[in-house]
Amino acid sequence: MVKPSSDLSCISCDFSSFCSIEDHDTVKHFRTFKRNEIVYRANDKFFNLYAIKKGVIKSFQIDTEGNELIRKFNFRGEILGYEAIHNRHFPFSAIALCETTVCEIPYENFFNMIQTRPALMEHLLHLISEQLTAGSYLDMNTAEQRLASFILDLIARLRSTNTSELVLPMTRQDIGNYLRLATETVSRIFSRLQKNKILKIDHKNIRILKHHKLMEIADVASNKTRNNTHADL
Amino acid sequence: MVKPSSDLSCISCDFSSFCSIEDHDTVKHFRTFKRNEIVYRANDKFFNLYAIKKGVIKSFQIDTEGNELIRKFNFRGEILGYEAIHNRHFPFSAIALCETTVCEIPYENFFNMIQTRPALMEHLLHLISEQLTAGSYLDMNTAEQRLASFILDLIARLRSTNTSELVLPMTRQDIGNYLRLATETVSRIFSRLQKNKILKIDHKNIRILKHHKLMEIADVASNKTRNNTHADL
DNA sequence: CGAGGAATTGAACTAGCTCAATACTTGTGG
DNA sequence: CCACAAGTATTGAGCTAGTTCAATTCCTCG
Repeated sequence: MVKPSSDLSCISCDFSSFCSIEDHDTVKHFRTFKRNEIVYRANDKFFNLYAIKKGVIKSFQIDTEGNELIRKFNFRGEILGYEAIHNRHFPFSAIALCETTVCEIPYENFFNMIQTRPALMEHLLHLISEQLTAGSYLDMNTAEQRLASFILDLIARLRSTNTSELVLPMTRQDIGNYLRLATETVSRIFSRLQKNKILKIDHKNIRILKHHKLMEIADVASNKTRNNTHADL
Repeated sequence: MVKPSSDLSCISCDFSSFCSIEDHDTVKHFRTFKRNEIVYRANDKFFNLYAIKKGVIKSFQIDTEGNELIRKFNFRGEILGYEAIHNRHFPFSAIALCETTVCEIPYENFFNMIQTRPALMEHLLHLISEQLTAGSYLDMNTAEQRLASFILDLIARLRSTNTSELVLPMTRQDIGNYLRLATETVSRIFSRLQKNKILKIDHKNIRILKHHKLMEIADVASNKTRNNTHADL
């Protein structure tokens, strides 16, 4: 078992309930990655799940012409690798965006451990089930909506005490790639949100001046007329 | 246990391995829905998983202004409800697109049943894990790519012996909504694909004339230049 | 058989993209 | 510790894929 340290990350980790199992310390150890260091590559054989103790990890694929296609960003307390369970190979590559420490959890041991513990098995199912509806912004109509939703999601997931300020861990290029927008569009939208006094932007530092406005953009703006046949439901 | 009938659907059902458990017949029964009949509504309490024996089910949400937002289509042999496991409520509504028969599987019983059977528990995990990377086309750049990928995915998932012909179970409007394209765009792309002798279209009936061309559009066309920093991976 | 939904096609419009130029930031080696 | 190179960000101008609006035809099903 990992003893709670001065680093509080374990407390809010998705896997904290697994850590409290007494005999679990044998199947886990830490690894630290430097900025831009590869955690695993797409098609690598899947042996471990990774819990992020500290840092940020970007998951991506490379298409047939060598273009990067970012699939997700993951933060402290989140787990990587669920999508590799079914065929024992990682579908994505994963790279650290800053100095990042992970908890390496051998899946075989892990699965054996929780097999005899229905409550934990259920917890795992819940965590994976949750991922099925987790944030994709590609269904939002406008660039502004996507970016607003993205910022709000970041704020929520960074698990920081300060919910009105954040430091972007990724580049504009990465954001654009992830949201399927040109880098220039991301930059322009940021400028616009700043001009409209909704955000205060200083390079990677973002302060949310009007939280409600941001939510309005993310939510209400998604209400452009779409084919609606069952509005009565 | 459901005895194999003249209807072959159980054989290729994702849950067939669960059906072979001897005492399982007590926890399952069939329901048939007419066209446009609701299977369940978003926010309904989650009690059952649904295996589609026959037919097609559309899952969708209604946004704050009453617009429909289609999340997925499911076909014979596929399971609905995984995304409701974590909070015991369906995040989407589900509606039959044609006469549809489902196998209603009480989740509580089901979970109890497989708890003592590690192999089945693992199978369930694999099925859900698989869903994490299952087809969204919104990451594709052009309308043509999305539609081509969509058609190819349909062909694969309809589990028909004939892989060059299909009958669309949904309207152009539904396709457009799902792919985030205007209905008119869907129509225009279909026309173009027909003009280019890649598809033969007769209303809902589609014949694939040049399978390789369609795959080229879906795959290769996704290779528009994107921000690529790690092309070497 | 008639009506309302579904599909097609055209014309004009626009959000976001591409191309291009410039400025700023960061990390590295002398 | 500074300078320089490479990466990162911003902004403008013009372009284009896809949308919106509109008109017409074609189905389907009660």
